[in-house]
Amino acid sequence: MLPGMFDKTEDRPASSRLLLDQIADKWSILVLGALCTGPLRFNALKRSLDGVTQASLTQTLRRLERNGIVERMVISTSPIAVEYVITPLGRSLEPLFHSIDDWTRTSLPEVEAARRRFDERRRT
Amino acid sequence: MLPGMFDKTEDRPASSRLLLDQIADKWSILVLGALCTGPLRFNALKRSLDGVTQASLTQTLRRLERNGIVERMVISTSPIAVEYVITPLGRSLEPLFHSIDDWTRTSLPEVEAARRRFDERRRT
DNA sequence: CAGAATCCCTTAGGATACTG
DNA sequence: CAGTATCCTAAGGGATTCTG
Repeated sequence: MLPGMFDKTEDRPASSRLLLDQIADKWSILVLGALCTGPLRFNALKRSLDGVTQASLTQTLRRLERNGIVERMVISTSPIAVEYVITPLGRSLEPLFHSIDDWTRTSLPEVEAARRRFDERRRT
Repeated sequence: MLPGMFDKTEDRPASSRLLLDQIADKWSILVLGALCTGPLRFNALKRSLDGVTQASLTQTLRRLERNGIVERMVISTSPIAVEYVITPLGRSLEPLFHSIDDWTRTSLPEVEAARRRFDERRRT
């Protein structure tokens, strides 16, 4: 595990950035998306993400758990099972993510056009 | 400048992440927030941000410009002046950012409570 | 099964110095 | 004023190996 991951003395970023600092890492959104349809166990989650390493997934889940976005439920069978469930707080992010997704979809062509213009100006 | 910054062969991330990969860096949202009230020149922008280095600000502005979120207007005086203006595409992000900000403000207490619980469980 | 520990490489971004 | 050019460090995250 990364040292200092659970430091309690973290500096408070500007409030607009608080969410993003914690949620906008490489996998969080995809994890949330996967859990929105129902609880999943660790390896099921890992398979549904495709590309994530178990170290990164663990790290992502710990952060989401710490922030109250997902809940980790240990089922004491043998071998052990762990289910991850989205919390109400996590669910409250759904509309936000949908808005982001909508914006992305509708604006993508315009963004790509802008990129082409920019790159063209640079090339000459 | 960072090598590969303007690569045209960038891989396309999952669409939900496209926006975030480009906008959720350390300074973009704050830059957008500052420019929403009106155009600003480079150093004015730098002062209004407080803490950003000029290298990071330049990098942030170039990316926003490339994605069509801000426009860079050179005013050929002496010494040279440069104004940064938000584009209509950039403005279309405003409601999104407000939503993020709202979520952050209303959910912050709950997030912090979750963090305390998590850290407490860990400590023992 | 669900991780923890370790190694390693890449990148973001701060500090600093210089320029048209 | 508005950058560019370097150097440098810290953190993210992939790959791999080990364990209760």
